[in-house]
Amino acid sequence: MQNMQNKQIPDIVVGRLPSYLQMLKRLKTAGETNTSSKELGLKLEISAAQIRKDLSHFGEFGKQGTGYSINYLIECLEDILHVNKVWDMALVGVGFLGHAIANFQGFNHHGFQIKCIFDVDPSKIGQFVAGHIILDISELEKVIRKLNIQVAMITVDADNAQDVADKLVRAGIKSILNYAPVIIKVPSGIQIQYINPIIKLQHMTYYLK
Amino acid sequence: MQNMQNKQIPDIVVGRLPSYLQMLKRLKTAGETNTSSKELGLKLEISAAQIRKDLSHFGEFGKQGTGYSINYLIECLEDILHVNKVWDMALVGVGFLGHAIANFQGFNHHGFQIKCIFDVDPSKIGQFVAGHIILDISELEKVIRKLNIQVAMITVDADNAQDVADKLVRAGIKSILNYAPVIIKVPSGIQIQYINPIIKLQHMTYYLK
DNA sequence: TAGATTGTTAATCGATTAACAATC
DNA sequence: TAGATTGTTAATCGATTAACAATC
Repeated sequence: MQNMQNKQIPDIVVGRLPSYLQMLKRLKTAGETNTSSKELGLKLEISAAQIRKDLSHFGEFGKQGTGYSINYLIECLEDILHVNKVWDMALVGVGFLGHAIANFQGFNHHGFQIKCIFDVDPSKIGQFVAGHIILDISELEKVIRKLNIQVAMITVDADNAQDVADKLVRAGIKSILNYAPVIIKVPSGIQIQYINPIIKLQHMTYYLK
Repeated sequence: MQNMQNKQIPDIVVGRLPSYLQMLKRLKTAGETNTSSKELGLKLEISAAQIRKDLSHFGEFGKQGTGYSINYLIECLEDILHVNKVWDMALVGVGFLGHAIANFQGFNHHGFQIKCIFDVDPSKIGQFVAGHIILDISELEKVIRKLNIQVAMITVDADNAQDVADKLVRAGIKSILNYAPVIIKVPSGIQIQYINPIIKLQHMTYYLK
């Protein structure tokens, strides 16, 4: 019944599915086997109606009276989000942040793994980080094409991020997670998402005195 | 004319202001002195009407015909967001990520600075990271109260994040930026924001094949 | 059966956009 | 003056919620 993506699904709905998946995995780890939109809603601080509405865009995954099988809903959400496989990723920029991300263990069980790492600094190229040799950014296009990688993370500084993004797109990358504090232009059809702690901090200080 | 926060401002509007501020600072660094909602909209990929509407919640900052003085609008937005001062921050958890954040230079000119760092691991306590001595988490409440800190970042693992958040709230923290991949419950009146790269990656892979 | 919870519809709520008078 | 752009209003668009029949 899933994969009925004929009608266009609102992006805001898609954006909530990963949180649902994350919570379901947590419940599973805690030994739960069933849940309901009510329980999920309480834990995620989202209304139960919204969760049911969101899921209903993709099919019928629950049972009246008893709710959802956690295992089954995890499977369905992984199918929908295409994380029922492991996506290889490229990482560009090995400063403190790139180093931390290279060593981050959290990608592994959620559909992602780092496959290659690039930097522009000759003193870093050839060094190892988290078991990966740091490659010269001049090899970026060749390597990414060869490995057929579609997902990349940018951890260079703001001034170089657009340049790196252009290179990545030319290399065939389809999704970019950008940690540099700058808006990046990409051709339509290329996905881009941002990680920007300062923007989140400033959002919060609005409410402080 | 600003600080007319009598009517309730939608949180989604507040959440966009930091991006406006970031872009204005970039334009200023590039030597620009004036801009318009049209130019900002193009650069931020937001409609000009939305930018004008958002700003209009807080006052009148532009001139017909000529647009906005970049310096003046930066000042106004910094006032509105309360980043016309520097907020001291606490950092809890010194893994790879905490280490990267401790060394991050980007906070400095945007209204934030790290003032103290905590960990629970005896082998880390007493060590230095980015010029800060790592303190025992058992001292968290005492130190944060003494320094009168209101903003904190959590970079511990998912299983310990709620615990740390509870401690922070007890210590008087009002805003939390949480890097652990878990939803945290905080009392009303306490701000919380999340940094979660996996959720952003899974959002993007939905659109990949 | 009685209780619980789904998926879905319709109503409500809120956010975005288009348009324009005002004016620099 | 002519051109540009603001701040604001009203219209449009889209998202959330409440309610409920269906059914496990």
